[in-house]
Amino acid sequence: MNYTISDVAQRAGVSQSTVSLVINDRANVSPETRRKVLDAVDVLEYHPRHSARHLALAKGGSIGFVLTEQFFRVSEPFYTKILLGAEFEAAKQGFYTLLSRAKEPFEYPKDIPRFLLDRSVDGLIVAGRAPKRLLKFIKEKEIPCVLVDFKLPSYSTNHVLIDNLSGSREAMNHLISLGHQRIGFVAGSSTHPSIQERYEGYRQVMYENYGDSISDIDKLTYLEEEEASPQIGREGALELLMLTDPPTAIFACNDATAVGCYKAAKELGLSVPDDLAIMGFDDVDASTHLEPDLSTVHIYKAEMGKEAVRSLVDCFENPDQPLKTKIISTKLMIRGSCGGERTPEINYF
Amino acid sequence: MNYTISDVAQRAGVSQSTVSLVINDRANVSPETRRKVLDAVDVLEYHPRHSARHLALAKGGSIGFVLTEQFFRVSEPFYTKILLGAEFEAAKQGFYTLLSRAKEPFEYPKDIPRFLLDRSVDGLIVAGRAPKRLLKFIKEKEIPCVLVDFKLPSYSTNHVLIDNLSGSREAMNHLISLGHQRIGFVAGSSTHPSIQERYEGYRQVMYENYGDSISDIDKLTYLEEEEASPQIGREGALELLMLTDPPTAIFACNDATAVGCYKAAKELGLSVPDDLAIMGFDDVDASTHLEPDLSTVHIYKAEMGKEAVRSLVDCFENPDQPLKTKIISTKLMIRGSCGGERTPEINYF
DNA sequence: TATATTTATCGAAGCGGTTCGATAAATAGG
DNA sequence: CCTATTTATCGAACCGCTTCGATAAATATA
Repeated sequence: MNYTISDVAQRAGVSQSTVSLVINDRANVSPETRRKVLDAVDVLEYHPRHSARHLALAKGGSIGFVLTEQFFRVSEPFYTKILLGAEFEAAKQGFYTLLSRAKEPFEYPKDIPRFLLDRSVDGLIVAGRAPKRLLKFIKEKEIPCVLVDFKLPSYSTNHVLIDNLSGSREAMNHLISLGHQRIGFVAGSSTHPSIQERYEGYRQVMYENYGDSISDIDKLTYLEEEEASPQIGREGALELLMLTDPPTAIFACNDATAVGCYKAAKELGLSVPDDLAIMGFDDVDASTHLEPDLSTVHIYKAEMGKEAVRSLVDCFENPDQPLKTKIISTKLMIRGSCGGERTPEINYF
Repeated sequence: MNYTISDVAQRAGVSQSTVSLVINDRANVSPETRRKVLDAVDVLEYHPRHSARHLALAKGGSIGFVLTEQFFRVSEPFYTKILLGAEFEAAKQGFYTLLSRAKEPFEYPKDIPRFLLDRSVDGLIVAGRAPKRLLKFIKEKEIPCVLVDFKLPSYSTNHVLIDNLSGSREAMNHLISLGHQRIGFVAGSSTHPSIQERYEGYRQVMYENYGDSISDIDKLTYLEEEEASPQIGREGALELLMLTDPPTAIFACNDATAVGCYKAAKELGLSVPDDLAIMGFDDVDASTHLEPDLSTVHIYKAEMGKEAVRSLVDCFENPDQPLKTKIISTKLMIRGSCGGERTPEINYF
């Protein structure tokens, strides 16, 4: 039932080494021998044991995926999509994906993912956020690593990032093309680089269009360090909408926050998009559930996961490669929560 | 940097075997020797290589998690929560979690998850649905397995299931306690056992309360084989609401379907919950984003994942154990989409 | 044709653990 | 005090695979 390489060798009438050569597709095996071996493999339904191979090769075809505990617990279809994209590409390239949580707060060395300690993974993907101490450990051990949707100013490694700035600018320009002048910005997770870039895009476009004429741009901004969420969105939107000169549009830092803006609008009896236009960011599934459905900036989440794996595999195959940062573009999705012609839905994985 | 057991042995001045005995916490090691070894382990930051152990033990502390491709692509916060729960418990028990997709349609033997072929996992969890041919393979190979939220009449194995019937009945009884008489049922995925049980609960309660007086119960039912989704929900709700004697409440087979019911209500100018009460099932995050927020039946998704792992580990430790089916109860969450006193939110992982 | 290369195959060592049986030392039994 | 047991430790085999160096056979070179 459970054959090994020597069973195959025996049945094919050759040595183990030869079988190994054949199944690894190495040179210098006669066609005839190759056929015999392949036949035996077929008949016995032989599959090399992963761990044996791992042990012999001192590396093993597995990739670790680390997500902070926070993102595990909280509603995070966002990072799970990245995970699924990564799994997809990893499988395609013959790698396993091992999942792990990074505790927060992170205690060193207790909370180091076990698969790093026992060398079960050849490299890892860290998504969304990462404890500094963990990153330091990874660097010390020289473990190939890709950070997805996260970076630290002083930490050089491989990255897969969102083109937040362009996405944000595009969304803002759209709002402006619709005639909005007073556009609010509501954000949580204000220390996250992605959020900061989205904010930067907001500011740029505001200044480019209104320069000094909107002197109180800060009044139109609600920035919270706390995790971006519907609660934050609601609070922020309420605050902005109660201004004497309230915004006619709100750009939320992400869809979760935008959900809260809907709630605020509802509470104040404002209709979306007539009284208030709302723009999100992320394009998570929930956005099409809203009424009206949310205009937002689509992020190719699965693609980011795939790119992360590709970067990693690149590192494996070519160890002294330069570090790489890949920036994945976004796509503006115009739906019902602000005016303009609807963007056709995209049906990406 | 990367020490092995013999490094530890050397430093502690003992043999490899002794080190092995110590780190595996076996009997007959003198306290003094144990201390010496443990010290060396500490100093060298030694961690046994996973693959070596795997190879020697012929089993390796990994659990496979299989999700059908469908659930990977489609918005499925539902099964991902189960996955995360499983990962959590697996990590706690010292197991790795390997992720894999089951292709649909499933081609045998091409689409067998690789980790089953190369014996990388000790057992697996299959969630939501599974190709029959894959299940057959699992049985043939006698691989410990737990099915989560899925079962087949003719297939005996371990299960972790939702108490759909009770959940459904409770939801229905709640609607009835609010005075609803004509309650519609809208469902997709009608062949899925969970959906069938929810439907069964619906019918039971309807009959118990109205017996013959509602002779056209089938007219109040919209059942679709296609994947339960907002689209299906919208279509179903529209159909029921256009009846000459339309329902005053709709029980949707899950939250995704309920989302579509909201859309239908909106299109017909009906207000929720005044003109139409809506009840969902699953309690995915989206349900609190809806306006008004959705009354639904909470499923302890992460807990299901955890239970699945516990079942599996049980199988490992005690191979000739009887098969087990665990039924996880649900909890009715009364929110804004139908009347009644709101249930306090639960904040489970 | 004799020698140098190349090609095909094999044996054995090694990857890093676990474990069985052997051995030596310590303890118990009579 | 001597033998029988128990306890602590070790050496070596083994898990299933890869790979290096050796060897034999086939081919090329002179």
